[in-house]
Amino acid sequence: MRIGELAKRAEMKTDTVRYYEKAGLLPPPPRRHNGYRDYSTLHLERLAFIRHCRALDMSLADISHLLEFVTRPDVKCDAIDRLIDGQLMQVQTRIASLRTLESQLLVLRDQCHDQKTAGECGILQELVAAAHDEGCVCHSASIGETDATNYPSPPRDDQD
Amino acid sequence: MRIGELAKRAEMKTDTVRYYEKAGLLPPPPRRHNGYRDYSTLHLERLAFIRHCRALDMSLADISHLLEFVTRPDVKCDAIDRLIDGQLMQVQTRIASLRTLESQLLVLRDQCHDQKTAGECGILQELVAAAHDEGCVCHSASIGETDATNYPSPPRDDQD
DNA sequence: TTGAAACCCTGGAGCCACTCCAAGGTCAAT
DNA sequence: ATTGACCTTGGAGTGGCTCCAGGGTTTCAA
Repeated sequence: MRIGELAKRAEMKTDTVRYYEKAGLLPPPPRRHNGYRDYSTLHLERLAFIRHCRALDMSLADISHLLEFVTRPDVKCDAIDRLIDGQLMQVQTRIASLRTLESQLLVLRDQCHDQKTAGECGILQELVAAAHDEGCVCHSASIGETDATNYPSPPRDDQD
Repeated sequence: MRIGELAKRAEMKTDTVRYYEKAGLLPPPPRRHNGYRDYSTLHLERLAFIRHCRALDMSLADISHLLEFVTRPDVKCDAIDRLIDGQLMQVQTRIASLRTLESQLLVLRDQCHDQKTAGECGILQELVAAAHDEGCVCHSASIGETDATNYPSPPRDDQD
């Protein structure tokens, strides 16, 4: 099948398919006489796998490791374990820091009591004041230090 | 003060300070005879504000809006409200999707029962199988569709 | 037969919020 | 005179795509 059909069946954009090929996650398919890529269902399977892992918020590097395991079933299993465990820890750390963040924002939102202008706005006053506070979010270690990875966003689903 | 001292007191890198200037968040300071930037405490205050908002995971665009409000205290306050509310909703949506993700990963981790090789690894089998499943994470709308923004990571705190 | 629409190709730029580097200038202390 | 710590600029890199320009190909209908 051509790239358009493959992309549609894998529910992603053709650009993304080509990107995965360039990134080394999808093996380059044979070409037709006109230069068009010609995919098989094996490619579709691989793409489905990648998509599933991306939905689990794994990085392309991690997925690449997993794909190696898929093609070489004789290696030890514990690397896979560790990969998933690491992923889980990342997610849990991120949830914890987002919860701190949420409570900060809730406090902030309650500062505004129907004032009319920015000069009277409690949110803004709070933000300006808090920036000096040694005990505030940006000085405490509750955010940032515990989650210093470049955390990937989940894939979008709006490719129709 | 020079950029090094400013950066140290604002707890960020000199690169970041220059980046904020180029991005229009920090007004360009006067220069000394040798071309060095010469900052005042006003710049430090502004940087503290930016840093605090970044710790609340706001985008530079949002912070830019807030900074406009700070300098023009006569505008209406509800835009600030909406900004914080939007931020809060983003965070809550993200928490929800990460929770789904966490449970998926927990299921996945329990698939591995001390097998030795990747070929027998339950995690991998589950991943391969789940990729075909219409009801799995990557096909359901629970992740991705509800959080289709390019969500920024919180700033790192490892600049010492 | 002509033409339009729907595909395909490549390479390159853009997004965000930095981070790092190279190549050079400046300044104080030794 | 030289070392080392600072400063300057511009440009490239990160991840994971997404979009675009400028071209070629195929398929369908009028």
